[in-house]
Amino acid sequence: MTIHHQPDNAAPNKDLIDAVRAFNRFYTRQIGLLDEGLLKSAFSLTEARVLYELAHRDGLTATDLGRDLGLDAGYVSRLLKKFERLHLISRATLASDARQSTIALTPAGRNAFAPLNKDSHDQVAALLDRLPTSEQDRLVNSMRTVQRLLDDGAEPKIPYLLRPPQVGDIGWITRRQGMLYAQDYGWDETYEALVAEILANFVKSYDPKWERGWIAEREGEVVGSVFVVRKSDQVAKLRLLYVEPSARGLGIGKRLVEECIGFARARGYKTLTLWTNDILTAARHIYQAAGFRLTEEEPHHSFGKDLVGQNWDLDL
Amino acid sequence: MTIHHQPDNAAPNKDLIDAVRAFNRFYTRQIGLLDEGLLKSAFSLTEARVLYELAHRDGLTATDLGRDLGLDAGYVSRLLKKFERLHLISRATLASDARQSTIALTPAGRNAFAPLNKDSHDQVAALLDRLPTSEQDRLVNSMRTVQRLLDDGAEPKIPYLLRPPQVGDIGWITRRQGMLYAQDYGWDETYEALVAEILANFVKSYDPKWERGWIAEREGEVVGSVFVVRKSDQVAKLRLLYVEPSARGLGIGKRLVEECIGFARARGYKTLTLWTNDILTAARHIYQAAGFRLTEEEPHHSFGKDLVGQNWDLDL
DNA sequence: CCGATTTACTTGACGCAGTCAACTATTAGA
DNA sequence: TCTAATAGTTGACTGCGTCAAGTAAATCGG
Repeated sequence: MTIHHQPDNAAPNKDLIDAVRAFNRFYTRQIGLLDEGLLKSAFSLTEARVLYELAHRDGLTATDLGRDLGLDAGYVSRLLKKFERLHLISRATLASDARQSTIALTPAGRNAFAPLNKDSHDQVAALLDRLPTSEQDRLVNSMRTVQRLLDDGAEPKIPYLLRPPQVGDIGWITRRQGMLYAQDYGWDETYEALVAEILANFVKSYDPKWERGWIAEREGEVVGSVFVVRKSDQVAKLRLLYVEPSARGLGIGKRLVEECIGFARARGYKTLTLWTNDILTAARHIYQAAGFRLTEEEPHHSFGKDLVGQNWDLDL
Repeated sequence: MTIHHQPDNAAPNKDLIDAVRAFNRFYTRQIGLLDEGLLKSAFSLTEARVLYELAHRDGLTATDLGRDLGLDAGYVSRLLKKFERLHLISRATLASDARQSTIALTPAGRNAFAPLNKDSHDQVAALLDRLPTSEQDRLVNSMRTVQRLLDDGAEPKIPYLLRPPQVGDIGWITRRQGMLYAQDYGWDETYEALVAEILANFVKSYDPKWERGWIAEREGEVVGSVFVVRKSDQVAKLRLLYVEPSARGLGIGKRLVEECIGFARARGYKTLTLWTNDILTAARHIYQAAGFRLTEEEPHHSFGKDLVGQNWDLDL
């Protein structure tokens, strides 16, 4: 994540800290349980971890191993020496640096690792097997979330991808927009209801030739969306653009608007129009940058607030 | 969780297993990092874990500690002897069993534990502090989910609670109902849209005297809901009853229907009616048990399927 | 290009976390 | 009442992992 150090972090709440500590204690025990299973093998847990890394990554040096697994350099050295004595690994001194060598499992090493790997696999399979599949998905999603949030270095390879809407999306978008604008601007539940209504109508009267929606997904989670609906032969309307706060700064908003413009052009619309509110400055900048022009402004009272609505048009 | 061993679990997917294993490797490292911080103190990680348990729970015996922390009995014995030598703990032989004794921290023990506890607290606080508050919440929620799913023994103290709808709920309910019926019965996205429309209208024309919604929450997550809307002076309509698969068997569906009936009676309605489909047998059983009678049945084609709609009435 | 510093890895020495098995004292069960 | 199980203790031991000193190679600063 690059989106850290935002201004909204006061001293973390004590309940949250206690919850994290409780989880750490819990997972310490959990890992201890899983390790007991491996205890039967000829290798220690740490040895197994080293073998795992060697089996799954190429070109590792001793220092890499020590750093990534959090091990003492001397200890790594000894482990590798033991593996070498057992002919489980081979080392090749780097051409570029005679101090370092890359370590690779030999076929014998792979053979030694295979049963370890299988045991670990089976153990996790047994763990998952206790849960119904829907809960398995939730478990793994939650794990991924934890990992991504804690692991600063884990930038996703694909920053985001766009896909068409599918079942579950319109509810999710309704919820997120409702919550975001409630949180940021104090809008009441009628805004969420408006989003629900717009999306319900989009689905009900969906005309694939003239209308379209895009969902931005990051790490399997919906982080943004936008819709284009037909107002007339000549005019298309862009609706419900939003990007999750956690995914801002990646250019997703700009990209979504570009998709809309491209689609509207390709379908032969003459104008792309949209309605927004003046307080949504981030969105306005995107619209301006894309070439939209403000055509109309009028105050209105909606969502429990006094607002200024704006219409923006883009000639295609 | 008691809801395990449901018929829907085939052999777990390999991707899921790999994701769990990746998480285990990641968290092994994470815990290792956190432990390094404690390394400065006079106590080992395991000693610190024992002190933590002693500080937070009363009446523990040596066996309790060994079991809960996954430690060897001999090792626990030695640890306790060391603590006793340092006057950190006191033991009191149980009146009921002269073999056992309960272990308690002495004031000196609490003093020794305090800095450890503070270090751990501060370390976690620093970890959380890197994240904006919204992400902190997500992290903790995900951790709680992981813990609850993996920890069989962790039945929530409060099985569920009911509360009024709030911002974000209608989107969530839309999503979950859409996804559930898509998964279980193959209904298409128009069902999700229908839910969105119903809920949008509920909010827009909400009349608190005559209408109401209930959200069932379990461990902070929405696991069910129901709504009562006014059809006429005499007739109220129950809508959108659903309970998450993971929360079935707790009587939530029955309870939600009872709330509706109680509300409708209190408001002086003469009839509570509802529309459902014959394939939704679980719901039908709840309606029947609550005294509803089937008044009408007719086939219809909706949500991409041939269905049989049913009207049920309850005289209040 | 040279000396100083850093980096990659090795090695000896060692402590103590954690295991295993044998043993005592007490309780529970048949 | 005798046997089996449980709670806890202790001796003996293994080996995981740490620490510090050392070597060889690479890099840096002038």
